[in-house]
Parts: sequence; structure tokens; C-alpha cells
Amino acid sequence: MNSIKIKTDLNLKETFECGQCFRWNNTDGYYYGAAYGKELKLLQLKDGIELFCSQEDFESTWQSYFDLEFNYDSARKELGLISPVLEAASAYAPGIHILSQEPWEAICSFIISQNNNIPRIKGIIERLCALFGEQIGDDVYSFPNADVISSLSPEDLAPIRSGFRAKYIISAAGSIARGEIDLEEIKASPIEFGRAELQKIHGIGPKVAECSLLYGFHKTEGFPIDVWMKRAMEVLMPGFSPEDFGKNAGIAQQYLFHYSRMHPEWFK
DNA sequence: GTCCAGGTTTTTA
DNA sequence: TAAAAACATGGA
Repeated sequence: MNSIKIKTDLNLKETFECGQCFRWNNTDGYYYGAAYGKELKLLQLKDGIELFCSQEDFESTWQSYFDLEFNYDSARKELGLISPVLEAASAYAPGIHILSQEPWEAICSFIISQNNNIPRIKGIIERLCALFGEQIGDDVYSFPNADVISSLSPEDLAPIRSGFRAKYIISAAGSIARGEIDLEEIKASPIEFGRAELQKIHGIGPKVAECSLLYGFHKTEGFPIDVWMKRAMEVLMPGFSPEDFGKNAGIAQQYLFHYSRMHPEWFK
């Protein structure tokens, strides 16, 4: 397998473990995962990353998936001017990139995330892929598309143990498979359209919609507010609102979310 | 046994 | 209309 070395500030550990994605795992120093129907193995280098894939796959999929062309350094500098706390949060994990996940995967994953914890979310998604995705490698499966999921019953989903969220997953898949919710149109439209459209889906409220838009549609002005971000804004950024962070609010959100989750003692 | 987890829906007052 | 309870599951 040939590999490609890229010079970048992207840090795999920070990016994969900051709560935006659920399908990447570290084994013996390498990261393994899948997206867009392709598996990938990665290695962190001192001044970049090494991807074990073809040049073609890099250019068609991974370059944009990992947001390698965006200047995070200048975004961090701009955000740092807003407040010292935000400057500290962005310096805490400066290698975080906002991934461009597949829209349906992001929608489905964050439906599963509601009132749930990250290890269990990962387990549910892993079982969902293994049972209903296509095999694309040695014990690696694609994320099952909405058409496949829409034809299932809650009983079919019982083995993934998603609990009360099963009916939401099936309902969302149906809305998308039937074309009632147009993912392409959301991608091409301003974020307000996506917020309204996604919240028409049974089981999607403001927070899951916002996560889907930021992580699945790369709407970087998106600013998901969960229990952590609510506390983080109250304690770390009093007087500020998401609009103060501008077009890179989503990046600010990710820095603050990760910074807060790594310091739970601040919110006791 | 109780509490909590990157919320949302349903029920209740 | 707004606040509280219910929703499945599993680890602490």
C-alpha cells in the first residue's frame, strides 16, 4: 500500500477525540477508520500526517474530509483576539480540524448521541455499520445509507441497542430516502434553511440539527450548544453569544467544548 | 439501587 | 406556554 505524507497542523488525536466523530480508533499508534465508503489508515508525524491511500482517494476524498486547505492558524489568531479564554482554548488543542463527514452519517450519529455518552455512541454506530453497512475491508464496514435504514423496523435495529432512538433513526432515514429532506439543497443553502429543514425530522431538535450542519455540511458558523457548551459559555465566556464568533463560530465551539471536557473540575 | 450521558418528545399543571 | 417526566441502555 502506497502512502502520502502531508505537511499540516492537523493533529489526529485532538481531532478524533474531541467529540465530533465516532468512527476513528487508535490501534498500535495508527488510526483506523472509514468515510465515504472507504477505509483509511493514518499515522501522525511530527509536522504532518501520513495517509495510507492512493493519490486519487486523497484528492477526491481525504483532502477535503480533513479540511487540509483551510488556514486554521489564521482562524485561531482571529478567535484569540476575541477573548483571552478563547485564545487559551484554541491553544490547548491547536491541531483540531472540523471534519467534513457525510451528511447522513452526521445526522444519524448525532441522533444517536442524544442523552447518551460517547463510548456508548461509538458502540451503537459500530454495530449499525457492521450489521447494515457494506464490507469495505477486513472487519471494516461503510456507514449504511439512508435507503437501507429506512426499510428497517425498530425490531431490526434492536441488536444495535440504540434504545428509544431507534424510531428516530428510522424516521430520519425515511424522510431523507423519500426526498422530503433534500441533503444537497441543505448543503447548497444558507445555514438557516438547514436548521429549519432538519428540525422537521422527528427526533431532531436544535442541537442535533446544529451538529449535523457543522460536522456533516461543513457550515462552520454552526454552534451546537449541549450541556457542556451551556456551562462553558456561562463560566468561561460570560457575556458572549455565538454570533460574536462570526463565520468560524463552529471552530470556536470545538475548541471550547474540548477544553471544557478536559477540565470538568471547572464546572463543579 | 441511584445517577448520568454532545436531547427531544410527550405529558402535566 | 412553560416546566417536568419519560425515553433505553450501560457504566460509574
